[in-house]
Amino acid sequence: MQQHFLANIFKEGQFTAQELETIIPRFSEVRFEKNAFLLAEGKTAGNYWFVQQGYIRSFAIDTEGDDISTNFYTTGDIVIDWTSFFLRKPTRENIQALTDCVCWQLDFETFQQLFHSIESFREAGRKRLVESYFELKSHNISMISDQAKDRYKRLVKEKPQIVQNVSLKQIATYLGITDTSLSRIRKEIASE
Amino acid sequence: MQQHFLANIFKEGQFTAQELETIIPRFSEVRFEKNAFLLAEGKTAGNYWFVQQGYIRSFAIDTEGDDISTNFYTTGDIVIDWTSFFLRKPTRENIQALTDCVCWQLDFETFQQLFHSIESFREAGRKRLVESYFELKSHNISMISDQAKDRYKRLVKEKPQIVQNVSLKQIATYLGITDTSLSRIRKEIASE
DNA sequence: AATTTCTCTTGCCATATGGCAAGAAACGGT
DNA sequence: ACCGTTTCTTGCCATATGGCAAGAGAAATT
Repeated sequence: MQQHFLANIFKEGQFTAQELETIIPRFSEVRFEKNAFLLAEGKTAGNYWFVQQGYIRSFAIDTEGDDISTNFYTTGDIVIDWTSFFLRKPTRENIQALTDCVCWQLDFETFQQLFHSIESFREAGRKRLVESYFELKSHNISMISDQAKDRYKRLVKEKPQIVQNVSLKQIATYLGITDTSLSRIRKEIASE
Repeated sequence: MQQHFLANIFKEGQFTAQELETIIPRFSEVRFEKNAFLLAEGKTAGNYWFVQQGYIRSFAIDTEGDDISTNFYTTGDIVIDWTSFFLRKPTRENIQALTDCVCWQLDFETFQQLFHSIESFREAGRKRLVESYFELKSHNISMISDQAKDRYKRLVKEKPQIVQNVSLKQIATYLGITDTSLSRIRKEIASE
């Protein structure tokens, strides 16, 4: 159990060995090919995943039909549409593999069972949701108070692997700018 | 119990009468004078509140020292710093009464007790958090894909009471623009 | 009622970022 | 290795929004 990939996610200290043996086997390994959709607009999320390998992007389609990246995920991250998964309603977002991926999947029913029966599992789940909330809020404040160049620099610092593995256009929409502008920003930074 | 203000918040259907009798008395009524701080930057949130009467604003101070409204609250809303309350860490935000307010308060310890002992309480709490997450994400996407004028129109539509009771400057920072620009936007809309 | 303070409006000009289009470069499939 | 597609860069100009400052108006304080 200790060498299972998920043992890095559900760490001892937060869980007893016995709890780990209850929790970990409930996940199943799933592989996604590059460009495969983990979730598509209009569907209700029935699962969530932990990424063992690969890169994933979530995005929404705005009123003009342009897509806007809402998040990027890689090894160790939880991939979940919180709203659709918990409110049991169709999502407005898409989640797509940017590369071939290996993930560990849990379905809603199994989640509920674990959530209501294991206190430490609830605490850990709540913590993850709150951390996502915090990240989203930080991004939001940054969108308001920082210039595009600073937002990009911050992303490079906080998620360097993302910047190296995701296309310029997809990063640009995440930062709320056009690909053209991001290209210019990169050029400026390069010459600093 | 049915005529208690909180009976509108914790509705039957989600809770048994017995659960309501356990939950509701754990809240205590608190009054805040205009301009009082419910939470100040650097403190760790020990409580959260439901607003019975009045207007409240949360805001963060950005790197240049300007304040940015992050949310507004009024009758029926939950006022909580999710991150500080659940992760037990100092907040970067401030929460301040815009008018005299009447609220119902619950502290962290009591919350934990209810959360871990009453399934429906956990479900309701998780639902609130996820709804906040959704609202924040919608605001985020709107910041990226809509023009300032549209963001303002949307706010007017979704929270008309806020627009009527909060100063132009505070609304402007929430929308990510300056008070000058919002003033011009209002003028344009008025002449449409 | 007078005074101070805060909020809102308006003008002038500055700047960050967008839109479009063309070419260059990188990538992917056969 | 080749061709077609996608991604990235760059130029030119347009536009949304910001910065500053002055005045008008509203609200709070004495």
